[in-house]
Amino acid sequence: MPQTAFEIVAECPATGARAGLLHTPHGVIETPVFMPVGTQGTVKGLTERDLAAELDVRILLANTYHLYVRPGPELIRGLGGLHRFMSWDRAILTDSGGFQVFSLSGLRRITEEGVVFQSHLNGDLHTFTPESTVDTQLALGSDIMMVLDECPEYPVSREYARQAMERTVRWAGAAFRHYRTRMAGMSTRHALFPIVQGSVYPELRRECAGRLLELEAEGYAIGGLSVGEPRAESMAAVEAVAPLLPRERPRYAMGVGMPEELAEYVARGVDMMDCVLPTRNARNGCLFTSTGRVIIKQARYRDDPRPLDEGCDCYTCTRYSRAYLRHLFMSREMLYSVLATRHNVKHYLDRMRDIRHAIVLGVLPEHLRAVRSIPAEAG
RNA sequence: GGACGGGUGGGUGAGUGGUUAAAACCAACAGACUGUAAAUCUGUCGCCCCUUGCGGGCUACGGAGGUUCGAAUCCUCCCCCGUCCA
Repeated sequence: MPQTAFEIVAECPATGARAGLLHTPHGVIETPVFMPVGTQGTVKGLTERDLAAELDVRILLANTYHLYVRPGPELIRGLGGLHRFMSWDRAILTDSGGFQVFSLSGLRRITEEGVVFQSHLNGDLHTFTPESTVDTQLALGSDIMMVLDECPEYPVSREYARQAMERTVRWAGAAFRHYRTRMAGMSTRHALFPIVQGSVYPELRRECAGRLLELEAEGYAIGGLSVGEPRAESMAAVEAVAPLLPRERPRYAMGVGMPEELAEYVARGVDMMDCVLPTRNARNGCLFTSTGRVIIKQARYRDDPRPLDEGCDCYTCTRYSRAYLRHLFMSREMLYSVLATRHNVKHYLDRMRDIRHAIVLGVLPEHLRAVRSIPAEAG
């Protein structure tokens, strides 16, 4: 069995959702899984102890572009790799920089060979190719690497979406050729996932998936989601693609989603997700609870003695009131971000654990109905 | 007692005759955030009106008068505050 292997534990007969185990060189991950985002080698506001000992996070993300421009992959390699650098001995998935093609669209130029980024820090030019991006991620010591892709904006014409999709397929092929060569001389294992693109055009999505299957990758990602398209379009894109991807390989929906959407993606065959919402929104005052959203700065919470989420046993909810959290937020105290992030990440992890549990018990359809009945705003 | 300086919307503080309901910042209130250029960004922020549009009415720059077509802006008196001199 390769070191990064996927094992299906249970399947929902009604939806095809799966509960599985993803084996990596840095531990086993129960799927479906939500992966907190640690772009710069840190999940903002959380320590390794918070993540591992308290939240039991098994895998988190880091970002190739951001770590490349600062502090640089060779520095990290010289310090023993990203795991040691950030004191994280569990799994790490690194995004390739493909998302920065979208988010830093004003600072990059796409060519057939790759992407030239103008550093958002100091303006220096950096060329990312499918091959160099694999090398950078190997320098970091990533467990699951992503191919360089082109994440197009929304809306985008069918013609451009096709160009971007075909370029992404070509880049994936180049990345995999380079990857196989590099792997041949290495003892440690690192997986490489290609990324399905095609914007909101199902036929492009399907074609892309079909062509990427030839790579026989250890897992497949669906990218280009949550770039401004209506939620129904994101779901449709996943519905178009997931059934075409190998059942025995994990499927990763990149950059999603809202808490209530997690179960929807899982029900469409997704095994892995990541999103900045729990961490970013926490810092910006938007907290997710089992009874809906709490926007903590609202005046209604000024003297609210209740815990943020009555149904949550996280560090924050077992110790602090909404009134205190609001006070910290309004005072711009750094403790606010720490407590808020701990809770929001816990909420996402709990949601995923509940979904997995429902799959194992064979009650995912009932679980879906329950999730859909949660109001948007907490009372 | 005298000489200066100053009193502006919840706060700090611009503005020195009209396009000023009054800059900017803060506070307050509300919204956004989806493979993180984010401890960020946006909106509202005197009152009342058809929620109709850069719409209408009223009130407002210490107080009271006055000059002027028009005053937060100019004049007079008064009341406060600060600094300095006696």
